[in-house]
Amino acid sequence: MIKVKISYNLIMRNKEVSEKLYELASYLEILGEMKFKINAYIEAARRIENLTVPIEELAKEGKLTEIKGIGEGIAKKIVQYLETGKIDKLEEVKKQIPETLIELLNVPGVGPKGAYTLYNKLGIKNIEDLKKAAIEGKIRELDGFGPKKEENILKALQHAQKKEVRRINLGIALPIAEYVKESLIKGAPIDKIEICGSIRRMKETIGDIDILVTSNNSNQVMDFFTNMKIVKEAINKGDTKSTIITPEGIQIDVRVVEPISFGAAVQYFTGSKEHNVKIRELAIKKGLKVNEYGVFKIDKDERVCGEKEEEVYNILGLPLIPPEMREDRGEIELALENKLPKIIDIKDIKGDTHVHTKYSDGENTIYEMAKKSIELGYEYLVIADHAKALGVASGLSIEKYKEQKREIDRLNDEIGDKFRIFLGCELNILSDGSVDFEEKELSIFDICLAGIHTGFNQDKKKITERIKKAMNIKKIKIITHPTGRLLGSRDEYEVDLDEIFKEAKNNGTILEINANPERLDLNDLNSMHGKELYNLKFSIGTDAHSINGLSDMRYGVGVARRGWLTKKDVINTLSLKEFEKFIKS
DNA sequence: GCCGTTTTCGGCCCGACTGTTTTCAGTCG
Repeated sequence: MIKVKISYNLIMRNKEVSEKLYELASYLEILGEMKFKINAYIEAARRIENLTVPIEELAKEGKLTEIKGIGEGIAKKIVQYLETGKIDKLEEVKKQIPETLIELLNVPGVGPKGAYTLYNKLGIKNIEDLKKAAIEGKIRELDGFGPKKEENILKALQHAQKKEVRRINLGIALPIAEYVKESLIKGAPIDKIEICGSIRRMKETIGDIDILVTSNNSNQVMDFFTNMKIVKEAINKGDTKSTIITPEGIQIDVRVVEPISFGAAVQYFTGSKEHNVKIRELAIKKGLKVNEYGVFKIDKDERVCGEKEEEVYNILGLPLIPPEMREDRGEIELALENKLPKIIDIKDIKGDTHVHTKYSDGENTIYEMAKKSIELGYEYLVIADHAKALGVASGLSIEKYKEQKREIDRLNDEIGDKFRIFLGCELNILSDGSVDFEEKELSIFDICLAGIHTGFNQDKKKITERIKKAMNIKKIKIITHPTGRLLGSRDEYEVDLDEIFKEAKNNGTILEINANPERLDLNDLNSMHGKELYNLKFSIGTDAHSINGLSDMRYGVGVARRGWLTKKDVINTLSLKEFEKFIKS
C-alpha cells in the first residue's frame, strides 16, 4: 500500500478523473471501438474510483502505472487531464458524435450499437429526437430494428417519464426480504434458502430482492410465493422463477435452483458483478469455468463442484470471501495471498454508544433501553440525549442531565457490575463551532458526543472549522453522523473530510458510523479511507430513539464490514472494563 | 488498452433473453 500525505480534496479529483474515463468509454462504445479497449477504460475508471490515495500524488511521482489496469496509454491521458483539464482523445471523439447521444444508452433496450445506428441513419441526437422518431414509426425501418423494438422504446420512454428509478434503503428492504424468507420456510416445501444480491452485501440501498431456494416441489413454492399477503402484483409466475411487486414498489424474485447448483447460484446472484467477473477470470487461469450452475473443467465440461458456496471459492484457492467485501476493491488479490482481514462481526459488539430516551425525543425510558441492551448481550450502554440547543428534540438543560445522572446511578446500583449505563449527551455543534455548554459544565458526563444538527448550508470551510473546533473540546470523544446525510432525502453537508480525519488522528477523536439505516454515516468508503490513511478508530452507534432502534446495529456493522474494519478498529467492541478505561483517558 | 506462476502476443466472464434473424447480434444483469 502506497502511503502519502494527502488532502481529501485531492481524493475528490479521483472521482473527476474516473468520470472522464467512463465518459470516454461510453463515446468509444458508441463509435464501435473494440470491446476490450472499452473494458480497459472502464476497469481503469473503477480502480481510480476505489483508490484510497489521491491520483494527483501518484501522477506526480510517476506511479500511475503501478495501479492495476492502468498502463502507459491511460496514464498519459490522466496526466494530460490533471495538467490541462482536457484529454485530447475525449475531445476528438466528442467531435464525431453529439454529447447528448450518451443519453440514449439510458433507454432500456438501446445500447451503443443501437444508439449509433439511430444517429447515423436518422440523425437522432437525444431522447426527444428518439421519441419523435418512434411516434412517427421511423425506427421500425432501420436494419436490426423492427416494429417490436420501436414499440418497446416508446413504452420505455413513457414509463421513464412517470417512474423515476429509485433504489430502496437497506433498512426497508432487509426486513421485507427476511419476512418473505421466514414465510417461505413456514409455508412452502423449502430445503435451502438464501437472500442474495446487494442485500446480502449490505449495500446501503438496493434495487430489488433476490431469493434463492431449493425444493422438491417447485410449483408449490411458486404458488405460495405469488399468493403471499405482501404481493401487490405478481408480474410473472414460472416453473422456477417468479417475480412480484410489494405495495412499497419493491420487486422480489424467487428462484428455485437444483440443490447441486445452489452454492454456485448463491455466489452468482450475490454479486457484485465486478467481483464475479474477477472470479471467473481467475477460474479460467486455472482451467475452470464458473457460472451459476457450478464450477466446470473448461476442456471436458465436467462438473467440479457447486453445491456449496464455499467450494466455489476454495477450488480457486480462495477462502470464502464475506459478501460485504465482494466489490472488487482488492479482496480477491488479498484472498489469494490468504491475507483477508478478519472483519468485524455483530457478535463483537459489546455496547451501543449512542441512544436517546424519553428525556429528549426518544420513546423509551433509560431502564427500558438498558433492559433491551442486556437482552442483546451488551455489557454497556451510552445514553446520549440531545442537549438544550436542539429545541425541536426537547434538548436537555444541565439540570435535567443531573436528574438523568441520579436515575442512572440508581439503575447501575440495581443492575450490578455485569452491565453499566453511562451518562453521555449528544451536544450540538453550533454555527460558530461552540457547543451547548461551557467546557467546565461537561464534567458531569462520562462521555460527550457532538454532531451538527443545524446550519447545514454553511460553506465547506466553515462547517469543517466548526467540527474541528468541537473536536478540540477535551470531553468530546465522538463526532456523530459526520457528514449529515439522510439517504434519499438530504445530501451530505459540505465538509472537508480529510481535514476532519487529520484532526481526529491528532486528537484521538472517534468518528461515528451511525447505524440508523437512513444515515449510515460515515459510509463504507469513508470508513475505509479513514482507517487506511489515518488509522482512525470508529464507534458504531444506533442513534436509537426506541428499543426497536437498538436492533439497527447490524446496519452499522454492515457498513463497517463493507469498509473492511476489524474488531480493533471499533471502540464499542471493547469490554466494559476496557471501555471504561477508554472514556476516562 | 492492459496484462503475464503456462503468454511480451494473443488473449480479454458468462448465460439468458429478445427480436431479429434463418443461425445470430445486441442488450442486460
